[in-house]
Amino acid sequence: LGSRRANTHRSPRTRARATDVARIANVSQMTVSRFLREPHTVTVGTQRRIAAAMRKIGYVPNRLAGALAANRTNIICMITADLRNPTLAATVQGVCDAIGDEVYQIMLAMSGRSPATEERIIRECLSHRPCGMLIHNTTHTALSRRMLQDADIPIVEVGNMTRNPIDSVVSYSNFDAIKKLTEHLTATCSRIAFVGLAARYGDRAKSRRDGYFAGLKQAGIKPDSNRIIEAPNAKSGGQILTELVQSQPDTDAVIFAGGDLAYDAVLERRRRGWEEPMRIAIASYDEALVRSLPNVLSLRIPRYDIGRRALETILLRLRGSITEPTRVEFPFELLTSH
Amino acid sequence: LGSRRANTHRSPRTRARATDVARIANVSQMTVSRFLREPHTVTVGTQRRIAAAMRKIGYVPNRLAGALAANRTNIICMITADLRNPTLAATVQGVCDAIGDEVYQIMLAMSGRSPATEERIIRECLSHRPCGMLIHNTTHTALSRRMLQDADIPIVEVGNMTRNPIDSVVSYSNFDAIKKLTEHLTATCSRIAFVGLAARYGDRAKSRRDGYFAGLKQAGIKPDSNRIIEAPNAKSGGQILTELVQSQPDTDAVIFAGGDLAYDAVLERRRRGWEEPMRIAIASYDEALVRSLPNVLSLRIPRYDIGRRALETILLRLRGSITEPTRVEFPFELLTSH
DNA sequence: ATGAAAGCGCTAACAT
DNA sequence: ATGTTAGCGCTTTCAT
Repeated sequence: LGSRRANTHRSPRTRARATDVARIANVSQMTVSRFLREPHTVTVGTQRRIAAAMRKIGYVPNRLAGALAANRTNIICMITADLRNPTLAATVQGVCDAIGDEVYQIMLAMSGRSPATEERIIRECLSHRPCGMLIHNTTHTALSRRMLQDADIPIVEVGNMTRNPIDSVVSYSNFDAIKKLTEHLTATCSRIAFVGLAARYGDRAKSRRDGYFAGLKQAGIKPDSNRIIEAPNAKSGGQILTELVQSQPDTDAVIFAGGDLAYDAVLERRRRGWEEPMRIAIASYDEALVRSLPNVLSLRIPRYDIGRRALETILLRLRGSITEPTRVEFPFELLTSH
Repeated sequence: LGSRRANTHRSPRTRARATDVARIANVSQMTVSRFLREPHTVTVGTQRRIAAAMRKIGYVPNRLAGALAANRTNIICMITADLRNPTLAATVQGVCDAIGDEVYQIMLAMSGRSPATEERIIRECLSHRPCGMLIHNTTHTALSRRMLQDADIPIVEVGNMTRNPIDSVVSYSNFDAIKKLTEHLTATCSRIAFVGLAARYGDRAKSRRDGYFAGLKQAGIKPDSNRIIEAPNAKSGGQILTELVQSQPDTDAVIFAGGDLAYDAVLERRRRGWEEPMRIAIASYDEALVRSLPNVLSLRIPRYDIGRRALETILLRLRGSITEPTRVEFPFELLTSH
């Protein structure tokens, strides 16, 4: 790679730098830098020589150095949970696709099981000085919120229409979704159970439970605490259904606040012969997993579009097209499979 | 944030630096740096003062600067395709989970529709000077291969047991998978069709087709070109099934080389009443999407474990525990749903 | 249109 | 155990 500045401290082998390109193209390093960022400010002849030199030595710019100098990266962090959950995966895909031809990179991090873990993750992400941040979660520690605010970058929270956002929100309403699901069931059922996941999901779990209450209230049904169940894990849908039918045999519908739970419960219902005649209605929070199963009520939530819009919101802020936090609420549809 | 070195050129507002922490803790900036990387080499009293100072000003280290100085990042790039495909999403999740408590970050990039796009993506990724790279694909342009080799970092290719790897490979064999699927069908069927996706998947598509031929050969069946079909897109399974039953009515089985195709075809078969009696067997490449459907033969491939192992392979190389390229082949299972 | 100088916030090497 | 010095490879600013 040619000569370096005197440096006895470092290992002699590093990658090609802009200086190396410059020497070959017979220009200053600064002109190489310009060529990369604003090619048209460099004469055509110079452009050609620089491009040739780059190709010759296989030059790949070092964005670490560039970002340090410019005090600005092209990294957007996305914090989410398990991608084996198709709803989360769809959102991330929307985020990635919304980048289009822009030169941004997604740094993907898993929030883990607790707000404390999320805090650690957020700190690690911020140490890379991202220019934006997307978080599929709306419940954070106080320090997480402070760090994100101090970062002074656009933040978009996804996953619930939180009333206390850090910055912008792009989501659908968990409350409205479950309320609508519940209301729909009250047309034909009156003893409707609700199975939620443990409260670790923070305000989302609460919003869903509140939506269930609101839906019952609308129909003039009093909630029965025997029919409100907390699932120990996402795979326990079948067992919960069985226990419920035994302990509260007059239950005529169950809402499962997670797709995995509903999936498992529907299979169990079929195994036990409770489908002919239909002994109990099952509703699922999300259609992704139960789409191919018969006789399930579910919600179609535009996860992919939410991801896209979340990233677009970041881009608009980075471009200065908008300067204030925004709040985007997406609609959803009820889905009945036969 | 206190005084800076004389600097009339820059905007005065930046984030807290190690120097700011140092001043408050009454140590040199170098000691702050040491505290972050090797806390035990600093006396306990100093540790406490530095930690307090960091908390006070909300210091978050700048890994751009650190990485530039140390010539080493903690970024591992993962190049994949659509996460709405559960097989790809599971692999990425395995990758993320394998990081455990280590301090690495995943940079996620979508390879796009062509090797040329992938080349652009690879260059962008390398500009962030990752310490490792995972690619869910084994067909690359010559320049892509050169750039990856020049990067001098551990690379793991996932998706096929390629015979021409860049560095390490962690996968299952597409050839063996389809061969086994085909062989299993030959026990009960003899006029077996094969529906593959367009050849843009490179060597994977070829491996699958070859596996189909090998499976037929094993059973002494001659391939019939009328029964080898290229699907225009992943959603066309039902239409292809219908056309096939019309044009080659004696076909008794179809292998779909993609889960989406098989899913759609099974629904179509049910709609048309071809299940009772069973007019045609359907086999799917991957079980993820067809798991809940009856009467499908499929493959269970340990995607999540492959992702985990791929990342572990990178980590072992980074630690120097292994120094040579490795080749890990995962097994798979045949799955029959009833 | 191009170049020279300064410095981004850290780490490695060499003191003490 | 802690400090000093010299960069890492770029971008910003100012000069020509």
